[in-house]
Amino acid sequence: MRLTTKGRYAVTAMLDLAINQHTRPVTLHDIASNQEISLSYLEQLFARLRKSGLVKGTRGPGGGYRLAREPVEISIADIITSVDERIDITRCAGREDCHDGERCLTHELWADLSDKIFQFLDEISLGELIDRERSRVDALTAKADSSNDYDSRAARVVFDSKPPVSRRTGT
Amino acid sequence: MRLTTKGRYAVTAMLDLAINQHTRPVTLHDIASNQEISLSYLEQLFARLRKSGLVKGTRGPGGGYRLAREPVEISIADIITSVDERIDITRCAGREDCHDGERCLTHELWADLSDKIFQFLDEISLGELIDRERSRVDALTAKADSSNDYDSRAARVVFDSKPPVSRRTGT
DNA sequence: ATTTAAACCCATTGTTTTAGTCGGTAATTA
DNA sequence: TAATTACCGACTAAAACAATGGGTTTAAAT
Repeated sequence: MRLTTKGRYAVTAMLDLAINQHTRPVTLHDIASNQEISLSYLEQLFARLRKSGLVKGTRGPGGGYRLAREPVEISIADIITSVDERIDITRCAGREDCHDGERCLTHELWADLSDKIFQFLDEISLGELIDRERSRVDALTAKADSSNDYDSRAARVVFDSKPPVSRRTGT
Repeated sequence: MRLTTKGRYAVTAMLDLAINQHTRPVTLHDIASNQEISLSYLEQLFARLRKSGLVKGTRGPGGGYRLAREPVEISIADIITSVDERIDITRCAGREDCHDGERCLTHELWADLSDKIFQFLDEISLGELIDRERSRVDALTAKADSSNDYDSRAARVVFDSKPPVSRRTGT
C-alpha cells in the first residue's frame, strides 16, 4: 500500500464531497480553489474515483460530483487504493527465483505489515472521520468561547502533520 | 508519512540485520544479493540509517553492519522516517493563506490520520516482528510435518502483498 | 608489506510517479 | 444559444525512486 500526497489529495477532496453530500454537488473548480491544486490534476484523480464507483458526476450548470454511496460506506482505503496504480510487480513473484528462506521470510513479514495498514485504513470511513472531527472541534470551540483567544486553536489547525516523536527512541 | 518500496527495502534490510544481530555483521553485498537490489542503492539507504543512529558499520574484511540498538528498541516507524525525505512543505504552512474553515478542517483530519498511522508503525519493533513471524512459521511447519506436502506453505510465503478485499464494499 | 573485503563517498544517469498544462468534446441548464 | 460543467487524451515539468560507476578509506587476512 502506497501512501503519498496523491492519496491525501483524494481523501481531502472526498471529504469535501462528504460534507456537502446532502446539500449540493461539488464542482472540481470549487475543490481546486479550496485546496489550491490544479483542476486538471483533480480531473485525473476523479476519473479514477469514478471508475471505482466511489463518485458520480453530473454535467452542466449546477452539476458537479456527489459520493456514490453514503460517507459511512466509503473507507479511506477505498479512496487510496482507487487513485494509486498498485500493480506491485515484485521480483519474487513466483516461487522459482526465491533462492533462500530468509528472503521469503522478510517478504511475508512485509506482506503482513502491509495488510495491517490496509485493514487500519479500511476500518475508518469518511463518515466516521467527519463525526470524529466535528466533536473534537466542538469541544475546542466551547473551550475557546469560555476563555479569551481564538488563535491558539487556529494555529493548531493550519499546520500540517509532522512525524511525531518516537515512542521508543525519543528522537 | 510516506510509504513506498523505499521504506520497505529498508525494513527488510533491517530485519536481515536483526536476525543476525548476535552472530555476525551483515554486509550490504549479502543483503543486495538476497533482495536482488543494487548495492549502491543500499549504500544510500544505509547512509541515512547510519546518520539516524539505527545502524553501525565496521569496515574491512569480516566487517558489515549491525543494529546500533536491540531489535526490540527499533520501531518500523524509526526506519521508514529515517529513509524518506519528509520535508513536507504544504501550501497551507502558515495561517495567512488559509482562506476558509473547510480547508483547514480537511488538513487537520489528514494530520490526525497521518499521526495514527505513525503511531501504529511506531508500536511495532523489529524484535516483535521477528517473534511474531517465528511463531507463525513454527505453527505452519508443525502442520506441514504432520501432513504430506511442503508446497502449499511455500506458495503462501513467496507471494507479495496485494491489497485485500475491502471490508465495506467487497471490491 | 601486500592483498582483499568491506564501508564510505559523490556525481551522474535512467526510470517512474507526481503534478500540472493544454486543447478539446459532450451533456445539461438557463 | 450561451454558459457551465463533466469528461477525455496527449503532452510537459518536476520530483522521487532506483541504479551505475568511479573513487577513498579502514581493517583484517595472507
